[in-house]
Amino acid sequence: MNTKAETIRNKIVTTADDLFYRQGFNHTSFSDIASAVGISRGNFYYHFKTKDDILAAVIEKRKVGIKQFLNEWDETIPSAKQRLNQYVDMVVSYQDNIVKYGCPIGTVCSELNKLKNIHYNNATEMITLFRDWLIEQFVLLGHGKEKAKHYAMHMLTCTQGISVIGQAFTDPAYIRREAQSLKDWLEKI
Amino acid sequence: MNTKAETIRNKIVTTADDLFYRQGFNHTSFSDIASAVGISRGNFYYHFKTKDDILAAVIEKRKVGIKQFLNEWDETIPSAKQRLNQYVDMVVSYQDNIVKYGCPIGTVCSELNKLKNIHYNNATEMITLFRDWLIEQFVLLGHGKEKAKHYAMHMLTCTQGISVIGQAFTDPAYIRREAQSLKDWLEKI
DNA sequence: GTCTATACGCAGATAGAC
DNA sequence: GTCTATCTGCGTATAGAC
Repeated sequence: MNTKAETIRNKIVTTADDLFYRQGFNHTSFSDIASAVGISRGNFYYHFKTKDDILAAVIEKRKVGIKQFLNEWDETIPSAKQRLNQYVDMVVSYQDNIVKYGCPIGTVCSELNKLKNIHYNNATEMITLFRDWLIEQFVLLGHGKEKAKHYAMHMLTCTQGISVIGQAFTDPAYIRREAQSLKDWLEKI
Repeated sequence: MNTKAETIRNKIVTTADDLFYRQGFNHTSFSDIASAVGISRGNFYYHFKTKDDILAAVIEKRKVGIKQFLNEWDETIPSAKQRLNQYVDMVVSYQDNIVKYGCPIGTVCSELNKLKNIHYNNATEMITLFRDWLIEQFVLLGHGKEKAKHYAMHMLTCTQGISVIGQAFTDPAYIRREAQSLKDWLEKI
């Protein structure tokens, strides 16, 4: 039972996820989501009581997705160094969206912070997932915990910076170049 | 004549500048600005016709400010290398605001992009001012135009990344550490 | 120039019919 | 479960008195 409701619910979350990314959370209205999903605004409230509830579901969905592909990388990519390169490649393969809408994680964190939204800390945990995974990889490469943490933070710094500047200048070539620099840095440490 | 109106106008722009930074553009209402300035909403429209007009004035003010202190650096700091270090130091000295609200330029560009605001390109020109100045410094250091441009873009990447991650983790120590890394990088190239 | 009053639309949210 | 109708508040913007 509840399969149809679950389906609609999922559709709402997926649509909201997309719209929050492209238009921002605050700028996306219930009507936007409802019409994109193809249901009435009234029906909407059967599935979610408030806009913040949808946001929580979207963040949760993204977290699950992040955990999934990080696990998949752990299982399918043999070495830590290759996995770190895969992290950088992810940015490159996402370049078309980045130049248009920035980083889906960085931009939402920045927005929720300014809105003083209750789910801000929840959102930053998306970054924490990446940070902890990156630290793990550097530890596997033989670095001490402190150094691994600093390296991980540097990786986050560069990928977020790439997203902001790549978007501001709408420049995929820049993204590829800067990503390559980061890979070069990875080789040297 | 018009001095009083000019004063009020400036006060509005200064206040809006601050509120747009701390709360975001979309999330800041006319009432917010009016009450912060200490005038009625009605009076407001004597000075600015639309919210976008205030935004344009805020961006213009910021641009003027950026040009001013870049010029000042050019005139008071003897070497290009020292000026590049000053650019990094600026981020460090701004750390308290960054951990709370992010980069005043990066966050507004990101937001205006998602809002499809007409002044988005105008806002990105704030970054262009820094980019062109940075390129100049690297050229003065003896690098070719292409290389200077890539170095400049890398500086932008790091400072923007520092802002996003510094804000997300509310971590001034991280900002100082990563800024030092960037200075180390400057020494090596 | 600055105010109060007010128009207008849209957003979030609810009630109740089907 | 899904709909239409509706409430309420807020935000932008205007009109007009002082």
